[in-house]
Parts: sequence; C-alpha cells; structure tokens
Amino acid sequence: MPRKPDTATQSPERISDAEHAIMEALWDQKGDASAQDIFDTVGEARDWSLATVKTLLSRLVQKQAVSTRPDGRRFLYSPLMARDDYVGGESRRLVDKLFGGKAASLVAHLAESEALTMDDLTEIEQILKELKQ
Amino acid sequence: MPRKPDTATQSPERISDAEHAIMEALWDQKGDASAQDIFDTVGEARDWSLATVKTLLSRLVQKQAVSTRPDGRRFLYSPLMARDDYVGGESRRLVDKLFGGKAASLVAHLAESEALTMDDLTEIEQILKELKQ
DNA sequence: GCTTCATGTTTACATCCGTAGTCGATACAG
DNA sequence: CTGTATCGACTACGGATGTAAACATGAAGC
Repeated sequence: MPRKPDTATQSPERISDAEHAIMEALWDQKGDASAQDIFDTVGEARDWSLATVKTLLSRLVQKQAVSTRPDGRRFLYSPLMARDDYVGGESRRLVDKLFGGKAASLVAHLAESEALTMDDLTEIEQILKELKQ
Repeated sequence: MPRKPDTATQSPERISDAEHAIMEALWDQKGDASAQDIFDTVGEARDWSLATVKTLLSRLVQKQAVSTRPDGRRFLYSPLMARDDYVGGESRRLVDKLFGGKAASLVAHLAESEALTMDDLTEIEQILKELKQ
C-alpha cells in the first residue's frame, strides 16, 4: 500500500477526542501547566485518573502537539499548536468531508436545519457585514 | 442551546470515516445497491478491495445504519439514515466540541479565517435573507 | 540515611478501525 | 452432474484510542 507522504507539511498528526480535551485544558491554562494542573482541570469533568491524563499528555508530546519544559522534578506542558489552527483544521475537514469543500453549504445546512436561532442569524449577518467591506 | 436529548431513538452508533464513504455511495446510488455496485462506485477511488467493501457494509448493517433486502443469492443494501440527519449530526458534534454549541461562532470562525470566499459571503447573505422573513 | 510522595516512563488491555484473506454455500456454464 | 465464479460470513491482524496500573527515580521530610 503506497501511502501518500501525508501532506508534505511534516506531521500535523491527528489529535484524538480525549487528547483534544487535554489540549483545551492547556489552551485555557494560558501558560505552562503540570500534569497535575491538567488533571485538576479535566480530571473531575471527564472522570479520568491522573494516570490517564499522563498518558494522553505523553501521546500529545509524541505527536508534537505539546512541548515540555523541565521544571525541577517535573515537566511543564504547553501547547505547540494554536487553538485557532486546530479549530480551523477540524472545521475544514468537516466541510471537505460533508460539503464538498464549500463552507457556504455548511452554513446553508445549519440554517435550514434550524440549528441557527434567530439571534444567530442576526449575529451572522452582522459578522458578514463587517467582513464584507 | 436547549438541544433535545439526542433523538430518543436510542443508539445512532458512530459511523467511521471509511464507513462514511460507503454511506455516500449508497446515498448517491438512489435505491438499493449490491456490494458489487458499491465496490464499483468507491472501490477505484479509495483503492479498496471488494472484501473491504463487504466488511464495511456488514459493519454498517450491524450499526443499523444500513438495511438489507435479499435479492436472489445476494443482498441489496440501502441506507437507513438520511444523509441530512447524518450531516446534521456531524455538524452539531463539531459545533458542540469546538464552539461551545454556538453555530454562529463557527460561521464567525470560517469568515475570519478566510475559509469563506467573497462569493460564499454573498451566497450566505442570500440564504440568510430568505430564511429571515 | 530511610520512608514516603510526586512524577515521568513502561506496560497493559479491551475496543475500534482500516484493510483484507479464507470458507462454506449456491447459482450457473457445460 | 461437475467445475467454477459469486456471495455473504467468519477470521485476521496491525495500528489507534480510551483507560489505567506498575515501576523507577529523585525530592523532601524527619
């Protein structure tokens, strides 16, 4: 199976769902955070053990989505990927997969399926107005 | 976002990426299709063997996303899930996961990240206009 | 100096996913 | 009737994922 070199742009290694939760915690935390910090942030909510958090963190490090900096006995972790980039990437994936790459189709779908409230509509109009001139 | 508890109809079992490709073929095919038909449609594009297509089909049947109808010695497959529902579900998942459930935020992001062309913008405006009155 | 605690590393394991080969039954060619 | 092409069912297998325990090591208390 001659696998394509996977987007020449090195390795944006796919981030899993559980890993994403960790990333969110890191993005929140603004600045470095220890494994314990992350655990305190997401452990409760997701009902994860500290061990699980550690595993996810090390996988993220492998995937080069998170960097580490030694701080005495432990590590401090910080995201290597900007949240915006991640969000953008995921959004694009969805649009490509389900809407033939046309973002406008997504919006159309959201609108038609009533996933958008009247408030949303107004808000979007506002955004468009600003963007357009 | 007062969203309903997820279609009371129990488990819409998650559909994987590869499986989704099969679903697309089924949705296209309008009407029943045999495994061979599906293979002819997606086999080439994804470089899958007939065996792979069969496996994916049976997994989809298990997940109750596809139904079968015997036709002589073989089966005819047809989607049990409407494409719109699938698309809506996936879109919602993304919005929930990355935009705190606010669809307008997604649109805002697309706009700001220049994922929307000027044409898209105009098109969306048009859609909104129609939807709004 | 030991005991204990915190911390990263290694190992574990069930399930899912992508991908496909093999098997048993059947329809069809001759 | 016998060989062959088909078809679905079953089996396979490596890698990813979710979840976590066991382990090694150094720090810190006493």
